[in-house]
Amino acid sequence: MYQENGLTSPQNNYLLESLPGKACEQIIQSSELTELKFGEVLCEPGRPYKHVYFPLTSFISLMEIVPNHPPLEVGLIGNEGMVGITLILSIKEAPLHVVVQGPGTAYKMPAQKFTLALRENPSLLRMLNRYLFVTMAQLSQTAACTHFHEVEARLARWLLMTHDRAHADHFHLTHQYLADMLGVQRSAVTIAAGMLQQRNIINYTRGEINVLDRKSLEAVSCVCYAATNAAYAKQFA
Amino acid sequence: MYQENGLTSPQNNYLLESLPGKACEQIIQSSELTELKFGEVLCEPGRPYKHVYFPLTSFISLMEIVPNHPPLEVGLIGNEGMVGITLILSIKEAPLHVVVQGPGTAYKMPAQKFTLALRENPSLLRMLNRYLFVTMAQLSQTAACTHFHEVEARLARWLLMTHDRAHADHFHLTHQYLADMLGVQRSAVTIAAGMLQQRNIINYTRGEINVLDRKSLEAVSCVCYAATNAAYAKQFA
DNA sequence: CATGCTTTGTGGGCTGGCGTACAGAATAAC
DNA sequence: GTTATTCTGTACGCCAGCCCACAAAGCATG
Repeated sequence: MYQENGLTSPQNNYLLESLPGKACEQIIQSSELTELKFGEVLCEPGRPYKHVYFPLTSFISLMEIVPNHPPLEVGLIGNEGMVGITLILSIKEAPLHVVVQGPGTAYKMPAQKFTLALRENPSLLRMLNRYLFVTMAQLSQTAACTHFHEVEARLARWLLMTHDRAHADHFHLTHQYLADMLGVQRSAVTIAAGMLQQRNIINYTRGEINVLDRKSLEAVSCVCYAATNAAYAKQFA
Repeated sequence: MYQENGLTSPQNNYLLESLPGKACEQIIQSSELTELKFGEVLCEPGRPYKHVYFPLTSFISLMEIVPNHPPLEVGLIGNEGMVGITLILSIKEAPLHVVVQGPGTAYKMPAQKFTLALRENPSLLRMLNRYLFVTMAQLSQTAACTHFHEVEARLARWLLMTHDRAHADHFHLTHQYLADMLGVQRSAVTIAAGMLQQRNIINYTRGEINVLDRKSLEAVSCVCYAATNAAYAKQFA
């Protein structure tokens, strides 16, 4: 079950845990535990997946790129999910750029072994279908959120999602990086983040961000944060 | 195969046609041919699908709703696709609002029969997986498009998509309706549409829109139109 | 044909975010 | 310790689109 305020540094992946025992074991046995570095590119659109990843302490961004614009984040994956879910559709290519956002550990499994496991184990597919469904719901939610909601609310939402996945009150992200995620100017982030800092909701220096007051952050955030969590919870209750 | 400039009023659905012969027949036999009316609501988020639809001359919008904002269109389905694709994930509920956008004909099939057909016919699932993949790609594309591109370009893209699915140079849509689709003010649409009319790219009176110069419309449109078409073509080549 | 409704045109003030630029502050590199 | 680089604060003009409001024009209904 996905926990919102995850300050217990986990050595597990909720999605994996939700899988039927045999499938879970099989995946772990075919995986190696690796350390993902910040900025590492795991997939490119149109290129085949080499591996799938089940993050533990790391977290990972899905980025859509349209020409003549900076990339835009459309999804964030931590130990509640996996990278490579579209493989369950028997399509080998990744649809998006996938970049490591927060360094940390993850189970890394060769894509071929993953598809093999899928074939052998129909109950695995059944659970992962749900995760794909949630991912789709997130994509459309994000489309609307990005369009309608203001930078401050979106920033708050984004910090909350990161907070959940980093499993720590502290993480490293510069304003520039946040701006890229949200698809806005760096200076817009500086202003929005400044507001949050003034109100003692967060503080930061040179990319070191601390979440001080999570409750207030939730209040500032748009409803999309709660909505996507609810969608996840509904499938993995 | 999906045709971009579809002025031959079709009595077929490309997605259906791309299915293995037996599956295609089975679906048509379990379906009835119905007439969909403008504005008809086919699904609500969280409620189970009653039917799936394979549009012929009708076309249908997927709408995301976030509280305190007008709905936003995140997908458009015509005779290149189907309504209810997420059923292949064995999840009964629809993720989005689904509303008839252009009146016309469609094959209508009870959801249960559809899931049955899926179970009986693995090759059906294989093809539909591709369509789901394309749909996901469209969602993320739309997220970025909605955020970055200006109203005129998005309007042009939207008219092109509608043109393809209406299979006619003429269709009925008021500025207000277009504004709702694009998530912008009605007056913003009036201005953008006025520009297109001045340049003799389209003309319209009281909701009756004519596409006069498709090539120019493509030039005005953002790259997202071509991009989503390419994504579709890649899977259904 | 007169009344009422729907659709479109247009105007004006407002604002969030863009684009850009620069300067100070903290860190890293040498 | 000096220099280079990275990060943050801030400022200023600008504009797309918002919000609201109203008028005109086309249709429909009785």
